[in-house]
Amino acid sequence: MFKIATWNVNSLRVRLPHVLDWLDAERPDVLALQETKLQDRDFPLDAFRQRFYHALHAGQKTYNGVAILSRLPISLIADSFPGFDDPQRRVLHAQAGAIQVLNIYVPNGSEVGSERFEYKLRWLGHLRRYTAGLIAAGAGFAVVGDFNIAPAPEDVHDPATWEGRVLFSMPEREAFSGLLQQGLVDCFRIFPQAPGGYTWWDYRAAAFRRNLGLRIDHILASPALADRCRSCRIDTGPRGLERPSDHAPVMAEFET
DNA sequence: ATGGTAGTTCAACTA
Repeated sequence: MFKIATWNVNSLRVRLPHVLDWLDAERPDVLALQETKLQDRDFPLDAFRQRFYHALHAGQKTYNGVAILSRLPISLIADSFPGFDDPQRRVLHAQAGAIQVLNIYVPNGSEVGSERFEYKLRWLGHLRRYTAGLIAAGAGFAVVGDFNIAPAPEDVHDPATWEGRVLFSMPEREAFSGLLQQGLVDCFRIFPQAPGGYTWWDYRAAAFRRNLGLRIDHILASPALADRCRSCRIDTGPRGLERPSDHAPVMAEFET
């Protein structure tokens, strides 16, 4: 089995102990990280090397930053979408063993109708064009990361309240379903899941304790890869630790 | 339409 995981760590500097403990416990073949908030020179490469992980990082000071850790040697395919010159580091596409991983940190969008929201939709348009190219090329790949989109009412603790708000608005959900229409498969929904499966909980108002969350972190598989998916689950464990990220890791296993 | 918390950086911004 080949295990792929994704985790928005909201500062790798602060979360490194959690990430290392989790790596030791789960030993995923690939772990995609978002919001490292580090420049490349501050990336803790040695800590990962000691655990026999190769790593790539597209870093940025203060905001964003994406990384891929891999037990097999990893090679960079792209760290941006062609024709979209974006100073924000949100994309890392790499070959890890036999499969390609496209790690994304989709813009949050701030508020529906805002400048940042338009940037989010524009960004999602470039993503869609990029994945269309990968599918046309017949690549076996996974698109993983923080999509900042809850695709359906089952992915939202209170859909009525969230209706029309950023992370759950129709334009965002349509962008997500556009990816599924291309043939990408939401691995979490391949399998029966207990209700209330979320990946993000606001730090405020004891949201995690009350499970007031959203499922906005996803693992999408290309058609051929999806046929080999054998499990997908959210690990809420790290969200309950001291000084947690506001996101939980998601992982999927694929027949090799 | 605001508040609640967290991270980075140092008053304010992003999430």
